[in-house]
Amino acid sequence: MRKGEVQIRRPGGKPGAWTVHDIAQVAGVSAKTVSRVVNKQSGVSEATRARITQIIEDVGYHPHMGARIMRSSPRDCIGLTLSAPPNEVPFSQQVIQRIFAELYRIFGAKGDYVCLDLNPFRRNPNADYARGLWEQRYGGCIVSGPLAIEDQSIVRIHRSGHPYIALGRLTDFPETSCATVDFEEGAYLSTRFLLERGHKRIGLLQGFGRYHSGLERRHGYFRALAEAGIEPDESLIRPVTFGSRDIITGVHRLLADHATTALIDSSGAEDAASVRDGARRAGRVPGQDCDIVAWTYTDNATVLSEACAHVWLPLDEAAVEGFDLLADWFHGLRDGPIHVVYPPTLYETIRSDEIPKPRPFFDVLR
Amino acid sequence: MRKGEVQIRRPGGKPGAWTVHDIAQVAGVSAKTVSRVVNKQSGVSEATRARITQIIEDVGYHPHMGARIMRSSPRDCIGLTLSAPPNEVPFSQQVIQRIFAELYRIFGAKGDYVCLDLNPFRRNPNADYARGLWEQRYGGCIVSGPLAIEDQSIVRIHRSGHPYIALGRLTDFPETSCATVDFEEGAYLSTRFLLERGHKRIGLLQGFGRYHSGLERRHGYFRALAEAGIEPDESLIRPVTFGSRDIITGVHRLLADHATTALIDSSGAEDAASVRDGARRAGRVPGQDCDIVAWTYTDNATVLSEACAHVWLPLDEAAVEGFDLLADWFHGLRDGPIHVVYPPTLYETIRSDEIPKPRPFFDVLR
DNA sequence: GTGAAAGCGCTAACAA
DNA sequence: TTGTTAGCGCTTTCAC
Repeated sequence: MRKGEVQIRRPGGKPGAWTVHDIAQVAGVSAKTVSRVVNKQSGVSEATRARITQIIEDVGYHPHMGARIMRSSPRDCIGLTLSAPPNEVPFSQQVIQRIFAELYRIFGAKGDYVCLDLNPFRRNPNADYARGLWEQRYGGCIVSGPLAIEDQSIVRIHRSGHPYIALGRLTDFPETSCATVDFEEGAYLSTRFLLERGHKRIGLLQGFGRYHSGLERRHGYFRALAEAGIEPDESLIRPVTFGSRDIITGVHRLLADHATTALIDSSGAEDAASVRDGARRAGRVPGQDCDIVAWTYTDNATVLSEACAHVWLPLDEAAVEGFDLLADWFHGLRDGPIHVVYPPTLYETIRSDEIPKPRPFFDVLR
Repeated sequence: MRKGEVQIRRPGGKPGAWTVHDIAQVAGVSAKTVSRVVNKQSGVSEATRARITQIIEDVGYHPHMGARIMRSSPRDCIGLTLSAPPNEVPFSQQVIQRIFAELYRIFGAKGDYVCLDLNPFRRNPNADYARGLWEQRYGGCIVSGPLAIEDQSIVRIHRSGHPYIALGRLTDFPETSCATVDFEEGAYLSTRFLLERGHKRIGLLQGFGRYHSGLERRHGYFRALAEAGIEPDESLIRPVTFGSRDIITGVHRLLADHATTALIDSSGAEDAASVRDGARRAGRVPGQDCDIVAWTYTDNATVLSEACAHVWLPLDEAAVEGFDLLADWFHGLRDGPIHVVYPPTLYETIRSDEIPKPRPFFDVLR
C-alpha cells in the first residue's frame, strides 16, 4: 500500500462503501448522531463531534447522495440544459465561455456541482430538457438558449417551484424567470430607425423563426410599421437559420426586389460575408442603394462595415446578472422568479473594425 | 392552462411528483410491472406495456434518480473533475473546448449527463476531487489535469473499480488509467538534443514542479545527462509556475550564469514574451549565445521563434483517444484500465508563425 | 406474465 | 445531548 494511504475495512468486514451506520458503530453512537455531524447540525457535544469527524476523515466517508436526496431535494447541484439543438442554434464559443466562467465563479467555487444535459434532442426531438429536475438530479437549472414556439417544459418548470432561469422567455407567459434582452424592442428600434430615414419597404431577415425570440422580432417590426401607418407585407419577412447558405438566399430574395430599400439583419449569425454575398447576387450594394441595420451581441462592435446602424442586444450581460440572482434563489437568499430583461441599444456610428463571425462551440473539432 | 399542457394530479390528490406506485395504481398493475416498463425489461405483455407507456407520457413521469441509484450505480452520468486548482494550473481555452466538444460528442449526444466538479480546492486545499464518485453522484469520471505529488485520490479511484481516466499519471503507480504524454521522454529528447549540439550546462525551466508531470521532466533530464556521463547540477533546474513573473525570473536566473549555454522551456506556459524578457535581463540573446528548446501542445507550432527546436507533447490528442476508450468502459463495452501514452516529437524546423500564448479558460471575465 | 415484500442509506419527527 | 422509528421511491428476490 502506498505511503499515507488509508484503507480501512467496514466493521464486520462488509464490502462496499461506508455508511452512517458503520461510522456510528465504530464511534459507538447512533446513526442519527453521525448524520448530525455530517450535516453540521447542532445537538452533538464537541467531543463526540470531533471523534466522529476524525473517523469520517480517516475512512474517507462520503454520504450517499441518492439516499440523501430521498429525504430532501438537492441543493448542491445546478443543472445546465440546452433548450434547442446545437446544430439548429449554435452557441458561439464566446457565449459558452462566458456562461462557464460565471458558473465556475458562482457555483463551482462554492463547491456546488454543475450538471450538464448536453443534448437530449438527438435521441428525441421532443425531449424534455428539464428531465434532470424531474429526476431530482439537480435542484435548479439554467435553460440556455431560445424557447421553441411549442415549448411546454418551461411552464412546467415554472409551476414546479424549482429555482430556474431561462435565457429567453415566452411571448404569452411573461412570468417566465428569465435573463434575456428585449428582442421586440430591438426589432422596433431597427424598423423605426429605417422608417425615419425614409424607407417604406423594409426587409426583415428573421432569426430564430421557430422560437419565441423570433416571434418577438416580428412583433417589434409590425409595431413600428403600424405606428408609421404602413401595411405589413409578409413577403418582406424571411425566417433564416444560422447556415451561410440560408442567409445568402434570404438576403438575395429580399433585395432582389429593388423596391425594397432597406434590410434588418436580425439573424443573430453576425455573418457579414453571407449578407454581402446575398446582396451581390441581388445586384445590390449595401450602403449605396440599400440600408442595412445589423444586429450584434457585442457592445459597440461592427459586424457589417456597410451597415448604417448596429443594434446591440446584450444577451451575455443579461445572463451574467441573471446567474447571480439565480444563485441567490437557489441558495435560499431570495425568492423567484427572476426578471432580467436588458434593452437593446442602437448605434449609428461605431469606430471598431469589423469583428469576425463567431465560431460555434459544439463544432470545435469537426 | 396553456394549450397542450398536461397537468394531472396524482391518484388520491397527493402532492409532489408521480411515483411508480401512482402509475401502477392508475394502470391497475403492480409497481414492479411499471418498473419493468420503465427499464425496458421483458416479462410484460405488449398491451400492458403500451398502456403503461401512455400513462407515463401523459403525466410526464420520470423515475426518481436518487431512489434508483440506491439499488444500482449510476450509468448515465459521467463526472469531470479538476485535479489541480485552476489558478495554479490554468487550463487554456483550447484544451477546455476540446474536452467539452468530446464530451458532447461521446456522452452528451447519447443522452448521458456530464457532471462538473469545478473547484473543490478553494474551500479545501486537500479536497478529494473524486467526491462525486464516492457520493454515487456519477458512475465514472475524468480527472482533468496533472496529479499532485502527494495525490492519494487517484489510487483510491483506481481500487474502487469505477471507470475513470486521468490526464496524467503517477510516476510510481503505472497502473493509473490515463491518457497523457510521456513527459519523461520529452525531457530526455530535449536534453539529448542539446547535448548532441555540444552543450554541457543545460538549464531546465521545469513546469508542474508540484506534480508528477514535473517529476517526469526531472527524470528524463537526468537520464539524458547520465547517458552522456554528465554530473547533474540541481541549480540548473528551476521549477516555475504559469505566471509571467515566475518565468521571467526563472530564465533570468538560469541564463545569468554565462557558462549555461542552453535552456529547455518545459514550463508548459508557451509564453515566448516572458522567456525573451528573462533572457534579455540576463544579457543573453536566444539563438545567438544560447540555444533554447521550447515545449508546445500544438503540433508543428512555433511557440518561440528563436528556439533551435520545438518539442510537441500531444496531450489533447491523447485525451481525445482516451475519452473514447473511457466511454466504452463506462458503457460496459470493454474493461479498464486505459493506457494511452503518446510519445513527444522533436521538430528542428517549423515553418509556422509564432503562435500566441494560450489564454486561460477560467479567466475569461476578469 | 405479474405481484408482494424487503431493503438500499439517509434524515425528520419524535422519544428518552 | 443522544437514540429509535419510520419511510422516502425504487428494484431485487421470490412467489404465484
